[in-house]
Amino acid sequence: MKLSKKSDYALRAMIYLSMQYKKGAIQIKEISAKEKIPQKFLENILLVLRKVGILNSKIGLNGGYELARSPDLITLGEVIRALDGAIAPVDCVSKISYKPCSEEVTCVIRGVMLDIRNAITDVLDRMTFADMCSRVKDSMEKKETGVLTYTI
Amino acid sequence: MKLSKKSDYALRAMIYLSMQYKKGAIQIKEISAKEKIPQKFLENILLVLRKVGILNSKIGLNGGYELARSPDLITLGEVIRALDGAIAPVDCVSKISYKPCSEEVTCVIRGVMLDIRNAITDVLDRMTFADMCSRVKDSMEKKETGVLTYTI
DNA sequence: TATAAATCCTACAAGAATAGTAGATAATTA
DNA sequence: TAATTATCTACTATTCTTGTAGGATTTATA
Repeated sequence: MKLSKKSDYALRAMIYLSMQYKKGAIQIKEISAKEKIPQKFLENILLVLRKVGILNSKIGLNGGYELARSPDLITLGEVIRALDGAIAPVDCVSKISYKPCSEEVTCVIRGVMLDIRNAITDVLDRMTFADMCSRVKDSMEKKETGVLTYTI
Repeated sequence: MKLSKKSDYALRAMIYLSMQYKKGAIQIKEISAKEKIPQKFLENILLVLRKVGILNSKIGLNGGYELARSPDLITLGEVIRALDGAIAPVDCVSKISYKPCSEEVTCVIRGVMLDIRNAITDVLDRMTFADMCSRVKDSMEKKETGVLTYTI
């Protein structure tokens, strides 16, 4: 039940890009430095996100990445699925990599796993990067009043 | 976010043993055959469950395993933690293998992961093997009326 | 048009985790 | 005593994770 490093990095990069939405292309190098993510690894991650249509890219000098849609139209679930595949704990309750188990109809474990899948996707498929930005801004405000420090 | 084969097998074996609670020791060989779990692999799994106090064992002729407590006092969460470790998607929101991340207090990803952890443990730490037995029996009844077949 | 800067793409590699196997030992019962 | 059953440690094969390497391609700008 673990979030992969890949997805973790992807979420951080996505939040970073969401915070800069509509401010032009941001380069891998910048994200990598600011978020302390190995640059070459991040390259692969952003490439995937572009291929599934979450990011747009611009090649060449002053190129970089930007969100393909508004942050409120991209959910954490979409990003995690793009990188790690299914969110469901077992394939027989997965939407995107569904495989029937031997006795699916009556398997009592399946029932529980379905509950868990729904609980997880309830969070991940509702939460957008716009929401994440709000949270970051909340943290930043608290920082100004001396309460907290901000981190993605 | 995957349930390991180990935990899957463990749950099946535990349900099997719960269905036979108070009927004496059940042998690995029987569980392995009925639930189609590699015997040697199951051996290791049941050994772990005994060491954490979920099962009792009896060595020798007519030996075997049985629940150490009533099925309504054992949760799925306890079993999964025994075999796979933490249920939390990241260590900084885990109870049993907690490790702080760099900027824990304000990390906005941590907030989401905490929600997910709570959603998962809400299901797994409430659901007991007595509940699972009820579900199995429900399935069996439906089978008798021709509606369903029963499987763990 | 040359050059530098950026993404694109494929392949590779080390290490860890997963899934399962092997075989000898110890305890118990009949 | 013989058969049976769990105990224990270690090993292995495969897959997944977490990266790294290096060249190809595209673009802006001087």
